[in-house]
Amino acid sequence: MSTDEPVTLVAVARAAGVSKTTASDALRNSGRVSEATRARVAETAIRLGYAPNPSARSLRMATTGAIGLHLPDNLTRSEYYMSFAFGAVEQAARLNYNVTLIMSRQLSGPGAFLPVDGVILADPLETDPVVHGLMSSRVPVVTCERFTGQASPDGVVRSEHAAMFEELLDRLHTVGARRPALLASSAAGDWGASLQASFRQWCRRTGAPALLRELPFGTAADEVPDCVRDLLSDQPELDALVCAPDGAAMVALPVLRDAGRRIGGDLLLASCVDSAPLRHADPPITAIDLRPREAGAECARLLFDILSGTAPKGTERALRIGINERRSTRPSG
Amino acid sequence: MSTDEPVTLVAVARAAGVSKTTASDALRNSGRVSEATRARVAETAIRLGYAPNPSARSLRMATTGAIGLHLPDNLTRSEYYMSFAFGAVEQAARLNYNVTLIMSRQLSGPGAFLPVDGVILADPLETDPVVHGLMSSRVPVVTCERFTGQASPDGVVRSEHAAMFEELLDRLHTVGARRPALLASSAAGDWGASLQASFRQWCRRTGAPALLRELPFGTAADEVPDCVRDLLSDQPELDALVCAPDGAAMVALPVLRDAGRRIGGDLLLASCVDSAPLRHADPPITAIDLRPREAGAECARLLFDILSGTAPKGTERALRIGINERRSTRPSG
DNA sequence: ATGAAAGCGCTAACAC
DNA sequence: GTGTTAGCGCTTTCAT
Repeated sequence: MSTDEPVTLVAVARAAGVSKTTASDALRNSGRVSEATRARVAETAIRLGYAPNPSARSLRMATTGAIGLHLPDNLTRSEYYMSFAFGAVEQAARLNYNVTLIMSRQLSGPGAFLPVDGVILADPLETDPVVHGLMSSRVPVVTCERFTGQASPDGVVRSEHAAMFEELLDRLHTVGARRPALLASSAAGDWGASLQASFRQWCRRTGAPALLRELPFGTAADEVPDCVRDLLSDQPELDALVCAPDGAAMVALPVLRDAGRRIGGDLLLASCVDSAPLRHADPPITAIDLRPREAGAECARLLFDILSGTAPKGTERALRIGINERRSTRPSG
Repeated sequence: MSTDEPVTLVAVARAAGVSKTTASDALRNSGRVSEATRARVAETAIRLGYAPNPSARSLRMATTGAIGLHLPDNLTRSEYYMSFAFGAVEQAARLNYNVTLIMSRQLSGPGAFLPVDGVILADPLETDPVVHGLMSSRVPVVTCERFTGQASPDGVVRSEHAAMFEELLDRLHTVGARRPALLASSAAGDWGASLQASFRQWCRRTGAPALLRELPFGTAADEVPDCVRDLLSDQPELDALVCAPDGAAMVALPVLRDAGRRIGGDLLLASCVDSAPLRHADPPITAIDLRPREAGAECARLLFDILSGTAPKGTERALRIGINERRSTRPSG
């Protein structure tokens, strides 16, 4: 209030007439000081407006109480990553950790590497410099999906994308789809790559033509309409469309309809990423449920286990995902 | 790789045959050392796998490169707060800050107060202990919406909720609503309180009965159906329903329909918080657009301005919000 | 162009 | 029960 000089522990100690050790112990209820002095110190601390310096504490105790989370750039608008992040945040809070979202591009200068006890990397791209920086930052790293680059993380949470994707294709096949197309996501990450591979393999197995169009990771929405129109004119016999990038299916929907196709009728539509709009679309659109919230939570849990020594480094955990089947893939006539 | 003892700056300095000062300067390109030694030190650092200790750096430089963000507990699933958070994160990244989500309940112990240069409090509730802790943590505080408690933050970003809400009511009135009801949110925060007050005032002005039901902040969904049914049986002449809590309108929709009401026909429906499902609902539901992304971004900007001395403490900034009018309030018959 | 020393604010040994 | 001392790993004077 009065002066601007920061109130440190020594200031409190002096004012209370004790040593800084005693002050420290008193404020942390270490059970070392007498009740009388404890109260006196506590009162003084409040009076002076003392607040502990977290950096000093972290430096001394070699722990920060926070874990870092890095998401792919340009994807901070996607429902998937938001849910993922909050799943991690919620679980971390339960384990008494806070979460720092590491999004700053600047790798040097203040804020380059921050005080965290470990980091979670969601869908780490080899091409992301921040990923490289964090991988070599000497704190434990957990990734969601495998890192396709050189270094290997201390823990991995991965989902059975390929299996679930093939299951989706099988279901489409069962209800009649013979010429399905994939609007693919970039193969730069584990997820995008494995979907593309699965698709080609499935097409080979079933003898279907591998109708595939790749969109860049993130920022896909703008290019979807042209891509879909292009696909339709190239392949008029198309009878199913599976969209990988988050949000692409919602963009494709009106385009397909404008082209005279009936969704759930002569054209089946599905998405590889579920989201709220898909549930409420007309017709509701079938999607793979990636359970982002659980994925984030599981990453936090695994990182915690590694930090606490419960899980050995190199642990890999599987996350169960599913399919939310909706009307867009249930031909009604 | 080889040993587990942490690689510190002195270790690098020793290995490179220089003093720690020189090592430090070399690694930060301070332009003090000769190119030859700079290269040698850099090479040594990489070879040893050196990573700077962020806590030590923060302690010394009295800055952390991160800002804190606290959201109301139990609301980490809401689209509004997720968008808010990511709006803040994105803007902070632009200003070269990272964001720490402070959600851990534990106020003492490790992770109690973390290394942040300032904090953003979204819709701070007087009843939230974390809010109190942060308010007295000696770092600058920016709130989104006014804090109804004692302490006053260093900056405030607020929206014209009352005005926009009354505008919404006026529009409903224009298209014929004479007996609108409000499914209110708790009055514990600034937002909930101001909506309730506005509603009563508007009712007084227009001579409408103040049909109001209050739901607790967060966790509202479970109680909405009963509340709506109760309202309908109490007030059969109800001709419009405005839902304040995020998500309540989507829950109310089927309940109203089951009760035989036609949305957009004999009953108008609107929400005080927009979200993706509302846009895609049948019929699409009118909602106040709180622009959460911009709110978060503006908070980050204001906090940055306060930290850098550009904005004086006590600054208050307004955020423009709007109304997304949809079919649920456009009577078509 | 480089080193030596001081010290950021705190907690943990080790006295008494 | 309390005080003294020694660092945590770094950046920054101030010398040379």
